[in-house]
Amino acid sequence: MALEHAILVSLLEQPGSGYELARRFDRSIGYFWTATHQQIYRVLRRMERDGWVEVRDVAQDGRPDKKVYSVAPPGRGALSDWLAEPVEPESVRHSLAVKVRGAAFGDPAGLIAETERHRAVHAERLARYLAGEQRDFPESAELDAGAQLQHVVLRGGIAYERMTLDWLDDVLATLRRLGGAHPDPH
Amino acid sequence: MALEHAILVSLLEQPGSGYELARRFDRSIGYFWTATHQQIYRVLRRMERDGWVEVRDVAQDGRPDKKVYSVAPPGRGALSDWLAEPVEPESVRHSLAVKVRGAAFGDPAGLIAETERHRAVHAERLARYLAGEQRDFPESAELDAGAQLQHVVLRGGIAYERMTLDWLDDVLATLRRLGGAHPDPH
DNA sequence: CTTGCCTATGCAACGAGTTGCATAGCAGGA
DNA sequence: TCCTGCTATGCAACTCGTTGCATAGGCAAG
Repeated sequence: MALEHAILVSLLEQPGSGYELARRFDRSIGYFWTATHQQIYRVLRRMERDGWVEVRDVAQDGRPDKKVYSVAPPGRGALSDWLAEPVEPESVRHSLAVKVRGAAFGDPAGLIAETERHRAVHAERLARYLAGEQRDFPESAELDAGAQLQHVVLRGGIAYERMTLDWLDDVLATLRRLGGAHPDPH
Repeated sequence: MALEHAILVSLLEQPGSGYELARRFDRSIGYFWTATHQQIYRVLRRMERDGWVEVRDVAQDGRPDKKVYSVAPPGRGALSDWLAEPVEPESVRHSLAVKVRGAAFGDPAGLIAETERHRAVHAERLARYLAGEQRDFPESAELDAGAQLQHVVLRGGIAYERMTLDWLDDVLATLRRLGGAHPDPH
């Protein structure tokens, strides 16, 4: 399970509330881990119970109060332990690929719009990552170790989105080539 | 949920037992969807209960009997329905990336061996996919629609592994650049 | 002949992740 | 004024996915 460790990393980079963490998971952290606010709140409570994090109630004006979490020493130890353990290389789950292969038994042309929709989402993500890269990692800057590590992870997100866009173009070309010809119509 | 649909696609391409499906999910289907035999058996029973698939008991000699599943018309209908529905673009979950970013608060050099291990796994997968491509999709062949769709999905798996290898090299270079310098030692 | 591996299916328990809903104050636009 | 949307946290119920274990016959190596 990496969610609790992703939260530890994020809180070490910058303490914050569950809500703020949820937004980070929608943005900067989203290119290597995702989570909903429900998961985050639940895991934060468990981590607090286990002494991994500490809470501080913060009153705000014009907004609801929030609970700001920061990492306690046992949490830091748990992260170090986990860093030293091996983890399984991830396996892919791509339901669009299931659909593409399933299109052999349905309507290939009908998948074109869906594929284009996915392409638009990935193009938007790529644009967002590239903008973030320009903003946070200007070419001339001297980066400390933390920033260099953040940057190499972001480069991974960028590479993933570029690769995905190229593949979706390949899928679109294939579907269009097959368009009109309905194979295996039963 | 795409597991049941992935099973439908696989059974339409070729009927088989739960055990055989599990092996396909370890091999050809593994580059776009994964599942353990537990999940597969459970989902197969549900699909049978719902009339999506039909079972036939097959006695074998020298081996345990098996139950061979094939897709029934309602299953085919369910697949068509699902193909017409939009699905959410997948989100990534890459725990190695969590570790890389976490290395800022631990030992970057200690991650090198782990990263190399991941690299070896992905290199092996790429080699396997490329061998499968040469075997199943020779350049000169005329491919029918189903084979073309299988091929484009395989190209996606190949592109993913190549991209991942490149990124892991990038990560290794970054970790080695930081090697020795322990940032933020608390 | 025993140990380990492969085929083949399955139960039980647990942990991870999703979905729908609830609350509650404030801000801004129609 | 009402409706929508944002901040902020949370409960309850459910499904998905993993892990450990069990059974059971056959095969091959040591």
